[in-house]
Amino acid sequence: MAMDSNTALTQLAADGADTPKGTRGSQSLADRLFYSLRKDIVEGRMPAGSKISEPELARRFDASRGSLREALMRLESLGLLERKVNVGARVVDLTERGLLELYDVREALEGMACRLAAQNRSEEDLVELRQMLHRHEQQEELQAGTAYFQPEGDFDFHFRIVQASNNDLLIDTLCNRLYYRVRMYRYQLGMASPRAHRAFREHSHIIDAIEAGDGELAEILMRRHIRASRSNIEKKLTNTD
Amino acid sequence: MAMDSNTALTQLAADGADTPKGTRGSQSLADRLFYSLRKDIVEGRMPAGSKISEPELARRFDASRGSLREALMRLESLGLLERKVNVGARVVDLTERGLLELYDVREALEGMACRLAAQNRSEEDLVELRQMLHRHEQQEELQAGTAYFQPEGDFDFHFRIVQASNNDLLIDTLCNRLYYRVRMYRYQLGMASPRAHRAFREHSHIIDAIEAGDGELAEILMRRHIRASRSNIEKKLTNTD
DNA sequence: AACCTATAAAGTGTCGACAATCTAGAAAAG
DNA sequence: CTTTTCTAGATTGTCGACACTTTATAGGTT
Repeated sequence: MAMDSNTALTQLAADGADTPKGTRGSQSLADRLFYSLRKDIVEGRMPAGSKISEPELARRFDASRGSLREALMRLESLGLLERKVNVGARVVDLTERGLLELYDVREALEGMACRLAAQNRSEEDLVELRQMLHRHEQQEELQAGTAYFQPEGDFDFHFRIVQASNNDLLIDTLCNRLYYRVRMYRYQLGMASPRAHRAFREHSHIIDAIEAGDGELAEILMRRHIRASRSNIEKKLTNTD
Repeated sequence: MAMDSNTALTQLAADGADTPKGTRGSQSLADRLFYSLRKDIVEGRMPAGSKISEPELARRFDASRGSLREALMRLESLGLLERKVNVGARVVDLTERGLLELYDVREALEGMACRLAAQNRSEEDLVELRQMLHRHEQQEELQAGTAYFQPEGDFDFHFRIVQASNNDLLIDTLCNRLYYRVRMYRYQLGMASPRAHRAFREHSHIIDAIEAGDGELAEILMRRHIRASRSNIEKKLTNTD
């Protein structure tokens, strides 16, 4: 038997299971299954590497196998599931290599996002970024000394930057694809980066560069920021290994 | 009625419809539908922006609606289709903006691919790249003067470089996602880049940098290469506009 | 005891049918 | 004649059932 039977999966859209806001009524059952399962995978309630039985899951969510399969396939193309023909689906397993690969791709894409954001210099994006940074600053002061960003803070930052790039393809690739994998690693390997103050200053400088319209600098800073985070993880991994 | 009834779509896996080699037997009907439809969309036999009727398509391919829907959903997450709940699917339409966005994302990702390829410096990758470049050189001499790369040549190059990056996530993102959109634009807006000799020299220099293990230079050259192609297109578009 | 074979169970792939929803066109009101 | 409402047709979403493949189990053979 592949999965622990008493891991309590999310009720179907009982809580807001990461479902897009304001579209609650107009989504199919397969959609809701997709959102719930995505959350369960990201947050580790479906263990990485575990096999998935379609009939069992369908029963558990009280849905037909067809609708469930639709959700599973969307999860597959999200890169959260792997399916083999006539064999079935399993949750992807988290590997050191996969995590590092993720960092390299993010470095490239988020660097570009910064460059584009700086070229646009949208006023509303800038105020939002500033407000967010201010909130994070207060939080940091609150948790002084020992403090580090809770991962979600760092996440907000990267998310907002990408939005400001105004490139729909870039936004989709990062926010609707890669970030779920990022969060999966964070949740399950539980790596709260201990580089709090530095990260905050880096974020601040990046926003400065964007505000100044200096795309090249913004890109360089973001890439350095991500690469620093990567080295940090890499060190930790080779130690534990 | 949305689609011209006598546009001859590909027979199901009659020709090798872009199906992965060596796996002909072990693929589901939905897989074959997916490959065929992907080819039809990329090559414009299903016009960009046209609506898709599930029953009609299912009849045409002699498959059940369920299997077809599975293929459609995979096409959606490839970004080749857009689906609205209770309304249906339509082929994405090609916009100037979308094309330019594609270039920016490619610049970021393929630049990184070059950097990684240079860091690896795999011997086999290098001989393959050299051989390919040699083939292209001969073709170019053949078609002298008027000559330009047929798009496929340029495509081979970028494809191979990405493979040499040895980053599975990067490879998947580019080769299994973005490149189909690239080819869709090329087929349908029919833009054979007229910058032949220059492109060839640029390719050559990029490979040199990779061979020298100079990741930073390789990245810069690739990004410049792609940005040049982008400006070229941009100029053409604003003229015709 | 180890290994191969055959049978049974479970799981996936595919299909056709029904229910809910949207769309287009006709009928009615202004 | 224009606009609104309602009805009929078509399309999508969902489901349960069947066929085929894979996997696990039991039995026999060397």
